[in-house]
Amino acid sequence: MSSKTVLIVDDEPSIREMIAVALEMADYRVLEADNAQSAHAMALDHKPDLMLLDWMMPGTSGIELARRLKREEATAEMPIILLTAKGEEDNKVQGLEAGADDYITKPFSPRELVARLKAVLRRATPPGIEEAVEVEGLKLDPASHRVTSHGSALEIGPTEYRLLQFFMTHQERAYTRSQLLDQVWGGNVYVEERTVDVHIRRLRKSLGEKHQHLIQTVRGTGYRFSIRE
Amino acid sequence: MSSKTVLIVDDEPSIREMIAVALEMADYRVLEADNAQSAHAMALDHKPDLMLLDWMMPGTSGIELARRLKREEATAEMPIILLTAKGEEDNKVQGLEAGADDYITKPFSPRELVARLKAVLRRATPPGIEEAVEVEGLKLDPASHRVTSHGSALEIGPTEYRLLQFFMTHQERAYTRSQLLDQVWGGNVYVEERTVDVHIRRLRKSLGEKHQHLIQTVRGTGYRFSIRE
DNA sequence: TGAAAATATGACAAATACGTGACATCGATG
DNA sequence: CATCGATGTCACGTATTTGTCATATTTTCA
Repeated sequence: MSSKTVLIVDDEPSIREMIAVALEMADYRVLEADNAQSAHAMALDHKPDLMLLDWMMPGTSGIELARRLKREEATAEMPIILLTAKGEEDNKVQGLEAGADDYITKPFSPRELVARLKAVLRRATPPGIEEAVEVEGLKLDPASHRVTSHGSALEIGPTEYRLLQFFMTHQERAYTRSQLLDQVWGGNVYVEERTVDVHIRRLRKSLGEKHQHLIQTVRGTGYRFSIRE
Repeated sequence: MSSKTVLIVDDEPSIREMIAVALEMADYRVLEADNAQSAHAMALDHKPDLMLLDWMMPGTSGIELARRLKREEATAEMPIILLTAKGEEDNKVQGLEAGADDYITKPFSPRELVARLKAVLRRATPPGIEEAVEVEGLKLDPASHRVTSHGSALEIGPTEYRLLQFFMTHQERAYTRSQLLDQVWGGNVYVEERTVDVHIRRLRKSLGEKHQHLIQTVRGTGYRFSIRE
């Protein structure tokens, strides 16, 4: 659930600000640029997950920038949404021909922006077809989002599910609490390291007697998932 | 009256968009893919009523994809219309030999496209190729567009019907609200994610006590249709 | 053996997610 | 134009989840 980065390119600071606030509330990371040159540089530098380009800008216009980005290997795949003040049909076709993935006319509601942005990102990110993992009768299936012990379902909370999924795909290796926080909780959260202990506890409880031994404490270090004792 | 689903396959987003708009105005549900691989997957997954394939695409070409689809049991009956930029006779023959049902050369008017698409669908659809699905006495029959519980009809709204149909043809798998919006509402609509909850609620209500357990909440993720608890 | 250190466990309050009923809107129908 | 059904949103209640603490328990090692 790592939050995506969006680069906003608009020469109007007030517009940028409005968009930035909307996106931040929707839990996106936001970058800003006020002209095509720096936008181009930032695109290469930070590799945002999506770009919002204002159509009309002094100097190089948004659509021109879109064309350039689409021509370059490094940025060709980057989703682009064009923003424009006028709702002319021609513009729309032009914009989509330039390689933009969507096209929003001002004025728009923050909610609409976020919704369409989500849609574009969703399309751009093909759902990974993950395989089920099974160890000693304990099976975790990402497709059905289920954990079963020899066929019967186990009750398990969301965090415990993610924790178990991480462990089952990274067996036989000890992880520190800090590493687990990074991997399972996602990098930029501030959570006490001891919290990991609590979730390990909950996970063990969910797994029941039969599978508890798979989650092992590595004293002085952290935890490990392993078939061996 | 149930609107048909058309899968548009073209690497050019602008072309896809243009076609999509035309079809949506003609009340078709639209799916899009920008390459043969994902198109193939979507064809299997969503069973569109018709596919529009661009002849020329990077990687696997449209005609090659058409051949493959015709070879596979699951997709052999699916009507295909090929799109091409050049009006060469050879291509046309090749295309029809590959199993395409029609062949349209760019540029074409939206009206022409819709007209020929209708014609193909009319020919190809001896009312209802779709099979009824039945689970624990709950039966959904696309032919009569009816849902019955042990024979007696259930009252169910249009959206709930589509939702149930999707679920019954995609059992044992958890879907996020976002995915459901894509699949059931159709790609580029702008609807709140929580709206899915409301329709799930309505669907459950329609299903009644007896079948409610089939629609399961996957906390922190979304919903799932499954026989198992 | 007896601290000291590290981990396990139970309990909570706050934050989230989900369920549910109500309501406004919109298009079809009469 | 009034009515009805379908739909998308909201607001609010309820249930679950989560991060922290305080308090056991276990392990380590002088």
